[in-house]
Amino acid sequence: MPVDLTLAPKEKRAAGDVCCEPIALPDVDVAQAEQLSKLAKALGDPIRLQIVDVLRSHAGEVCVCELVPLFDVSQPTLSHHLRKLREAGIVDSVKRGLWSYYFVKPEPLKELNSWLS
Amino acid sequence: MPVDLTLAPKEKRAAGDVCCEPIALPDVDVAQAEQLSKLAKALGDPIRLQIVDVLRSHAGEVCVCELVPLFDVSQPTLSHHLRKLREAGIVDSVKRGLWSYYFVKPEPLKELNSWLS
DNA sequence: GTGTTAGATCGACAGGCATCTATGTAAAAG
DNA sequence: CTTTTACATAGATGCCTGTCGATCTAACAC
Repeated sequence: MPVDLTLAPKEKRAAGDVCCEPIALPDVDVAQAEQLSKLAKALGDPIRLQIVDVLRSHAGEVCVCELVPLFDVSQPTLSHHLRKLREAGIVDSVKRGLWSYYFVKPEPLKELNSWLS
Repeated sequence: MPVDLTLAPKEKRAAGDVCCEPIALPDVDVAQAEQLSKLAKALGDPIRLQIVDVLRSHAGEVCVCELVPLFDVSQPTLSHHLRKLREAGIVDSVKRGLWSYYFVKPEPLKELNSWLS
């Protein structure tokens, strides 16, 4: 995480030969890399990735009570995954009555998508 | 990881009211979700994401000796990150003489990219 | 041969994470 | 009021991960 991405000046090699050409500078800065890796990390669990997939394929909001039976983990575990996704900014939720409805926020996934392209 | 994504039949609610419409089926199956989340997990560290970024912005292969000074972690730690990326299939390497050259394999990132789109 | 260099691997340690059960909370039902 | 329901939170546990210094290995230089 504590990264300095300025290219260090190439020093002459002792034997005088070069291992490779000077590399290109990275396109992302450290803050961007941290944001993007935070998104990737949130998707780095198969259950969370499937949650996002389900929420995306459903047009609007999905209630937790519909999500839980899709995965064979306990309700608190699913709640934990939803929190991780919420903390990463990938999903958000609203509460109506007893039910919580989750939905995907499109912007963060778009960020990741455009870095990947 | 042990996930059954077939949609459970909706049971009638005790009070007779419905929290939401039946959700759409996920587009990815479990194996796909595991593969995609494996890729995302490998990108879920800022240093690894920057490594990929550097390798991508450089057209060809990049030698480890060029990578190490870009990040303020030790050489073994960088080697560990490169191994993680290699295990995820995101990068590969060739050895020539004393030097190891790493490069991005485009297909896995394309997989992730097309899921995100 | 010896020495050096690039990089991978090993072993240890601290912190993080996925999972569970148990409990808390807030809203609705009776 | 009490009970039930939906979900979140707390606490515990075992595994995984990022980091380091030390060491190993293979290839070159001499």
